[in-house]
Amino acid sequence: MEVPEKFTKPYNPQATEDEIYKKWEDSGYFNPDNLPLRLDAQGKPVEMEPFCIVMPPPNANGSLHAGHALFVTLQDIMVRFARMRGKKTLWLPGADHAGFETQVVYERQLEKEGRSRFEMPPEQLYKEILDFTLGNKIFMEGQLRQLGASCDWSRELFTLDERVVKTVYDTFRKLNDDGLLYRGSRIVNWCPKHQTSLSNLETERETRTSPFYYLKYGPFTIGTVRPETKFGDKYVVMHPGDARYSKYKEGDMLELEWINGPITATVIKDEASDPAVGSGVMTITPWHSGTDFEIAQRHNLPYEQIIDWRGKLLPIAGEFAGMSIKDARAKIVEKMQQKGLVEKIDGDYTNEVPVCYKCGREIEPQVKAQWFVKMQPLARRAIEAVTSGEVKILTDSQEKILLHWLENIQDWNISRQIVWGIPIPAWHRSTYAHGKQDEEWHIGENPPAGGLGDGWTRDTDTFDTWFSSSQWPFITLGFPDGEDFKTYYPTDVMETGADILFFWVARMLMLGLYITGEVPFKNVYLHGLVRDAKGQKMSKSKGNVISPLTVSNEYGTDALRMGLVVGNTPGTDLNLAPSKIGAYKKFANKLWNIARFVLSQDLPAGRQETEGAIRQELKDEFDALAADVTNDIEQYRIYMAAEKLYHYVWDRFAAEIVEESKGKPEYGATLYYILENSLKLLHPFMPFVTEAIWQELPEKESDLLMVAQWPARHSGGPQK
RNA sequence: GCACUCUUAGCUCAGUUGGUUAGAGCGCUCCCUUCACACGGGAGAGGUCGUAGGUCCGAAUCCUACAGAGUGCACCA
Repeated sequence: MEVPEKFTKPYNPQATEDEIYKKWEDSGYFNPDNLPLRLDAQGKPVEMEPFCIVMPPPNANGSLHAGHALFVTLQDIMVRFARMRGKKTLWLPGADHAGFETQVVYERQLEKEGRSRFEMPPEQLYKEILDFTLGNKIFMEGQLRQLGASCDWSRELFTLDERVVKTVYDTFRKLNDDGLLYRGSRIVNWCPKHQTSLSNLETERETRTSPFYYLKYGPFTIGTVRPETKFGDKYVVMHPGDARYSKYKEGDMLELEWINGPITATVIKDEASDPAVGSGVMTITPWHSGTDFEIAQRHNLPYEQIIDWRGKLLPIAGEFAGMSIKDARAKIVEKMQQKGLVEKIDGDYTNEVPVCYKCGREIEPQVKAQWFVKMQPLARRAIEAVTSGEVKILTDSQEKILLHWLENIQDWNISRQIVWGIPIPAWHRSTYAHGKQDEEWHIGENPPAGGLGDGWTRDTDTFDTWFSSSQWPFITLGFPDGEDFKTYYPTDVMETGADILFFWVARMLMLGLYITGEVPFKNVYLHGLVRDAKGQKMSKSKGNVISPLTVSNEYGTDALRMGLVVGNTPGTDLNLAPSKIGAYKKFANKLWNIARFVLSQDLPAGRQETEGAIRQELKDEFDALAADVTNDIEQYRIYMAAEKLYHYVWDRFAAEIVEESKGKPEYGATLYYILENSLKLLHPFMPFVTEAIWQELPEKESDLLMVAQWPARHSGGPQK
C-alpha cells in the first residue's frame, strides 16, 4: 500500500497542530449539542449520558503557566475520554477578572510608568484594567487552544458578565435575608501597600528574627516585639489564676510612667493571658491585634487607632506622630531606654509575622467595618456532603485537610477596598438616634425609596473575587432555569490545583450547597504544583519559569501533555524536566513511524473484522489493555493509564508485534486493528498526533478521531 | 500548638485493595547506521525500598517508635 508522503519525515508537531485544532473547532463537536448520535443495534439513537467539567477560569492577566497546562491536560483527557465513550460532554471554559490579583498586576505596570492608582479617579482605573484584562483574555484563549483544550467556546463566560453579577447579588441578598451576612467592625488583615483588607487565606506567614523588648510597665514587666503600638495601652491583663499577681484585682488602677508621660493603667483579669509566656502580664492594643481586640470586647474596653492606614503613627504617638512604624521603633526604644523603661532586649527572638501574599509587606491588623459571611452553618452542610460521599475528594489526605479546615472555619471577610471587581450592592447613611451617631444600611443595587436625596451613598467596596468564583459552577450553567443547569448540574468533576482547595473548592462546595441545595460537583481531582526539574517552585525572580507555550513549540503539545501527566499522582507536586518532555516527543515520533509501517502493509480489503484475519491472542491482549486503561481513567489514575499505553505501544506493539509481523502479510488486519485502537486509547493524552495519523487511515469509522468510539466498555472496580 | 505528607537505582519519581526475579524517564558502560523509526535498535551496570521493632504463610505496601525533609491552618505578649 502507498504510504502518504508526510510519513517519510519525522512527525512535525509545529506543522500539524494548528490545522488539527481548527478541524476540531470547525466540526462543532466541542459543543455537546452538535455531537453525532450513537445508534444501538436496532438503529435507534442511544440516550446520551451527560458529562460536564466546568473549567477553572484562568486569570486573564498574563500568560498561561505550567500549572494551567497541567489542568488543561488533565481535564482535556477526562473530557475527550467521556466524549469518545458517547457521553454528551461539555467542558465549559471561562475567563477570570481575578479582582485583587489583576489589580496588583496592573498596579505594577502603573508603577513602572510612574503612575499610581491612588492618583487616578476610580472610574478611569477600572476602565484601564478592563481594557487590559479583555486584551489578555483573547491572548489567553489562543493559548488554551494551543494546548489542545476541547472546550465549548460558544458557552464561554467572563466573571464580570451580567449574568454573573446578577446571581452574585441574589446570593448576597439571600445571605442577608437568612441572617448569614453581617457588617461588623472587626480586626482585618490590612495591607498598607495595597490599601485593602484581605482574607486570612490571602496572607502568608514569614518567620522573622526580631528584637524582643522587655518593658517596665509600672510594677510589671511586659514583653513585645512591637513597642510602637504601645502608646495607647492603658489596660494590663493577667490570668485570673496567676498566683504571682493575686494581689491585683480586676479594676485596680495604677499610676505609672509610660512612653510619653504618666498614665493610669487598669488591671484586667482574662484567661487569654498565658502565665507561661514571659512574665504572664500583657498590655493590650485592641485596634491592632486580634487577641487584644477580643479581650477588649469581652471587658467592654475602648479602643483607639494608633497606626494609620498607610502604616504611620497617629497623633496619639506624640512626638513620633507621622513617622512610619519602621522608622519609629528604634527611636521609641531609645527614648524608653533613656527613661529607664527597658528592662532587657532579647536579640534573637523568632516569631512569625503575617505578610501580604502579593507584596510580602507586613500585614497591619486594623479594626475596620467590613461585610462578613457566617461560615459555620455553610460549612456544616459541606462536611456532611464530604463525609457522606456526595462529593468525593481525591485523595484521602486532601479530604482530611479539607475537613480539618471546614471544621475550624472562620467567618469570611468578603469586602475589598479595590475598584477591580464586582461592586457590593449596598447603601448606607448616617443616622442619629438617642443622641448617638449610627449607620443605616440597605442591601440592593438601588438606594431605598427616597433615594439619593435622603443621604444614601453607595458602598465603594467590591467583593472578594472568590466570593463570585465560589458560585461559578451554577452560574456558568445558568442557574436556576437554564437548560444546561438542568442537564449538567451537579457537574462530574472539579479539577483544580490543591493550592486553592480552601480559596475555591471548599467555598464552591459551601455556596453551591447553600444556593442550589446540591453539591456543585461529584468528584474533586486536585493536582499539585508544577515545579522545575530540581523541585524548586517556579518564579520569575528565580528565572526558572518553564513556559508551557515555549515547550509546546519546541517539543509539541502532545509531548508536553504526556510529560505533565505520566507519574503525576493527584495531590503531589510534579517536577517538570525538559528531558522528560523530550522523551515523549520521541514517543510521538515512534507512533508516527508505527503508522507508517502499518500503512505500508497489505491490508485486507474491507478490513472490518475479516473472519479469522485478526490474531485472536493479540486481540485479546490488546482488549485486556484497553479494559485496564479504561478502568484506570475511570478511577482517575491517569498517570498509570498514560504509562501503560506508552509501554504497550513501544515495548510490545512496536518492539515485538511489528517485528514478528515482518514478512508475514497475514498480520495486516491485526496490525491495523491494534494501530486503530491504540490511536483511540492514546487520543485523550496525545490528541494531535493521534488525530493526524487518523486522518491518513484509509478506512475509518468517523471523520474525526475525537468522536470515534472508545474501544472498551469495561467498567470495573469501585469508584472512588 | 493543631493537622497533613514524604523518605524506593547517580538524579527526578511511579509502584491501585500486602503475593512470584522491585519499575519508568533522564544519566552511565559496550555494541549496531539491517529493508517503520538514529526523535532508532541490541546488551549491560546500578536498589539490604530512611532506621529499629511488630502483625502475617508472606510487607516497599499494614501497626508502633525514632531520625530526616516538607506542607497547610491557627496563634504569637
